[in-house]
Amino acid sequence: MDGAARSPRERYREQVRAEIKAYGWTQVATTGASALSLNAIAKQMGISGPALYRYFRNRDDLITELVLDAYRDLAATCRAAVVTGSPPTARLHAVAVAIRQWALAAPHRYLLIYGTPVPGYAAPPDATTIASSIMSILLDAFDKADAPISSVTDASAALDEHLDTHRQWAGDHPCSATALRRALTFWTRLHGVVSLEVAGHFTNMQFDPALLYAAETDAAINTA
Amino acid sequence: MDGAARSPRERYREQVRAEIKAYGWTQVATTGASALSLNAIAKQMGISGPALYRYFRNRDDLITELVLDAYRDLAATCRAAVVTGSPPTARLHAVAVAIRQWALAAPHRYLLIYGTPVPGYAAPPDATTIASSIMSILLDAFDKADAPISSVTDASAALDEHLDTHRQWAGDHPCSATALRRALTFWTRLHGVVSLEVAGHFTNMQFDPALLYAAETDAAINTA
DNA sequence: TGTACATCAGTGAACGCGCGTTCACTGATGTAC
DNA sequence: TGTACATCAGTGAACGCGCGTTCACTGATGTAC
Repeated sequence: MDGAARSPRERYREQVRAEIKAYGWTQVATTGASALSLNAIAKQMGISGPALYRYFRNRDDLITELVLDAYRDLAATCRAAVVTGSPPTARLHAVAVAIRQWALAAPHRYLLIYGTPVPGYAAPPDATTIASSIMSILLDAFDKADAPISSVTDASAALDEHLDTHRQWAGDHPCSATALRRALTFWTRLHGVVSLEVAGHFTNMQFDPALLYAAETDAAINTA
Repeated sequence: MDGAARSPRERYREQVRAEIKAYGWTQVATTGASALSLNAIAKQMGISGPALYRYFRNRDDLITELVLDAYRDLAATCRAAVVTGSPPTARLHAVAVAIRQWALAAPHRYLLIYGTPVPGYAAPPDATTIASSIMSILLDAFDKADAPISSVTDASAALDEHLDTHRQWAGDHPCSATALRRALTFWTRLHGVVSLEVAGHFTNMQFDPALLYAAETDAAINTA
């Protein structure tokens, strides 16, 4: 944000906070978020445990920061992937690729958001806001995209109708009911492939998840 | 299995083992699998901690049992859902409904299998076997099902070709490449909706996940 | 039916470890005159 | 430029807690003759 006019002390604070978070991430990766330990982080930094309380109110506070950072990073990645002015389908393809790459680059980061909720920990409201900013990109593209190839099933039509009257989650985005459904479907399908891949459920099957992902992306964009 | 010819001692052992597992499940539900504690289970049972080591070699052993039980239960649920002799699409619909109900009935149980892997814990090989027995049901149905409505995209065709030469995961199931793809897709799409729902990502959006699930089920069965 | 022995469930003490968090403190860094 | 004071990073001790696991043991239950 405002990089200027920060006192040395403030700059130092930010730096240490960042370092704590960095060690926090390696710990989420190795031991899982539910086993994240402030003392362990302190030890890795060559610092006493209580020192961390200068930078984070408590353990939950640190987790919240990590969660929000993950959300922000994903949103930024999606935003960066779309070339403004490019056709809707191209944008959707770009977002799809970006999401998978983001997930595979740091599986634990993806799982911190979309995996098993950390017991006893409630995600902050801000997270929802960021998540819906990602959805905005999808809604926008699908609203401008051509109609899908295949004919819709009865269940799809019923869902369209339902979403039309339950579109509060889409914010004030003006878009067709079909766009709501397609964006939602796009999201759940990509998540289906990615989360299974990231959790290692494909490792013993010999096929290439990238091809499955590509096929699902195409299907979500071009069909029903 | 063989209910007869068990000595009273053996029957008692099984009973206590079952009780330990039951308390284990409530703990997985409340504190998460990674925080499962033998001592806590013992305390709940009104028993000393070390006593549990008569029934399970160690903590990992207990987790393995829970994981396997979950897999076995899901497989049994899927098998029970299909009416033998009924048309393929009916069977697929039945399995889809059964899976979601199974997941919602005990979200933590679903997440123990398909959620974030427990750090430092490797799933036993038996799990893979059971998982592929579930896949068998899908492969069987899709191989006998009618061809999908819509025309396939390029990516789908490429995936078909790839799966045709990488079908080891399907075991010795004789089935078309398209059936491989459709079964796989069916699985990932349902998982996409269910895992997001179970992890609570739909709670702040006001729509009904059941309708989304139904639409996805239909799409996976009838289209591409 | 009774006795001698083997099996096995469960106990309590102990080991070494790590956790989150509080507290009163030292000492360095910045600020105001 | 120098001095007096305020701010704040970091420390070490302490609290109370829980963990997995081992060990030598007691006492009840089953088995063999």
